[in-house]
Amino acid sequence: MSAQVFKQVPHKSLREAALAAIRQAISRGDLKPGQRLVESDIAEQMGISRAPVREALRQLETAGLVVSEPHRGTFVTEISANDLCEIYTLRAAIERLAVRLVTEKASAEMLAQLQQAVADMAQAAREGDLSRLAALDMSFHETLCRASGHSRLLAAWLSMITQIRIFIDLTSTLYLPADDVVRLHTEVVEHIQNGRAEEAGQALARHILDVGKHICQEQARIQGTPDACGS
Amino acid sequence: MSAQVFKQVPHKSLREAALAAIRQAISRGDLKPGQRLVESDIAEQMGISRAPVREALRQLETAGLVVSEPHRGTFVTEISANDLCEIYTLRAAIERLAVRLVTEKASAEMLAQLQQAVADMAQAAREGDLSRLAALDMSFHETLCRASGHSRLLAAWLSMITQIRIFIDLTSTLYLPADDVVRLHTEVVEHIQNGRAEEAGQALARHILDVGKHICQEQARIQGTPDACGS
DNA sequence: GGATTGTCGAATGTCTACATTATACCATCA
DNA sequence: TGATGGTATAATGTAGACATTCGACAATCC
Repeated sequence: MSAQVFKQVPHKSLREAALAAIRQAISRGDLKPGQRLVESDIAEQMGISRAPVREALRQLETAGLVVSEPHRGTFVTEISANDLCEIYTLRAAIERLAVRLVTEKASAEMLAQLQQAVADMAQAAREGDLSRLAALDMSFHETLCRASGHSRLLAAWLSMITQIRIFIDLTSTLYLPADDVVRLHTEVVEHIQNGRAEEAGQALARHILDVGKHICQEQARIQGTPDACGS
Repeated sequence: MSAQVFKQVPHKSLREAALAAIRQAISRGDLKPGQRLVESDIAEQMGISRAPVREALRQLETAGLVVSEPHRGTFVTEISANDLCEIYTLRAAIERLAVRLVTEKASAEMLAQLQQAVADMAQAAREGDLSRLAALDMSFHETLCRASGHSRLLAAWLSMITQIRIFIDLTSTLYLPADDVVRLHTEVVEHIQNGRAEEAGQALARHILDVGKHICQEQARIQGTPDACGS
């Protein structure tokens, strides 16, 4: 067998194309929560038949991005404050595992990557570039989950982030003072560096739950529902 | 409005029926890992057309029970020792969250339910009924996840258990001595009772990871692959 | 007038037919 | 003999048509 020279040509079926397109539309906010998705409309707009659109919708349904009621239609999932609370507690638990796994392996290059991420965050904080800071924050957590080498963990994390993003533009809003954000992440990296898996996990989980609580409260305020996030 | 006389007629679409049927067939082992699923065969056997079968397969794909390659077909997911390891670490993290949530709420009736479960396990152990013990074990963990009141947590847990069950009959095999099983669960319930969330979580997680390690090793032995579960 | 019933339109659920693609097998040729 | 290329076949991917169901509005009856 010769050396690998050619990339695999992307094999995009119409179903995958529809899946990606609808997903993007939801993420971008073109389709708002609660909005009805009419199969024939989507199919017509994309210039394809309903079959691949339906299959894409079934996948989105399993992923939790849309809900579908028999003979009534499919709707973009609506997320309550309670849902956000659930997502954040689960996310915290998952990232806690991620940071534990990373600490146990802790390759030099991975550590360098995380340190670089924190350094970038510090710089963004100094420059007062809050939206960049928020983006770097998100990127830090994704890096961590990828570094865990745990494919299901990463998949679960991405799924939850996607759901959160339906409602909240995580890359443009901070829920804590910039300095705190930098400090908390620095702390986590130091714990990783020192091999303190448990402490790293607790620090990270606390940080995530903290942000989650802020977001839940705000969401509850917007929706006028009582804050379901509890303590 | 008159009094309720008629039950709601179950509204099962063919897609849902196909979904349940295929899922069951996989769980029961009628369809073995790696086996190819031919849409037209399934459709013909069920006396329906391919469309609902395809949609059911897409849902199973998102749920991770089958994998599908373009123009080649869909196959029952094969689970490696590494996959099992991933599932068990994730499961441990999730149940750790579950037990924490349960400890924080700790309603009296929930506690009684868990204590009853442990008592049943103790009895089964005394009687040497190992398969009943294994079933009760599984039931204990499910009760815990349901009691957490966290719908996404429960969904994730059920998804993982389903995947594990494809390969391993969890209700008929024990991976630890019967006495140890009882002791470990007793310990967890005591911690819950005393409001020690962190200790309960650690005890439970250790227990799960322990079992997971055993299962991974056995699986690796069967498949002849090196044990990917690490330490 | 209020409630029940009938009817219509629109969207989903399902089916059938056709197009596309992958694989196995066979023929061909150096 | 082994590699290359063509062909047949079977299964998936897609399209379009038909059937079923839901919701709304109009018609009807008390």
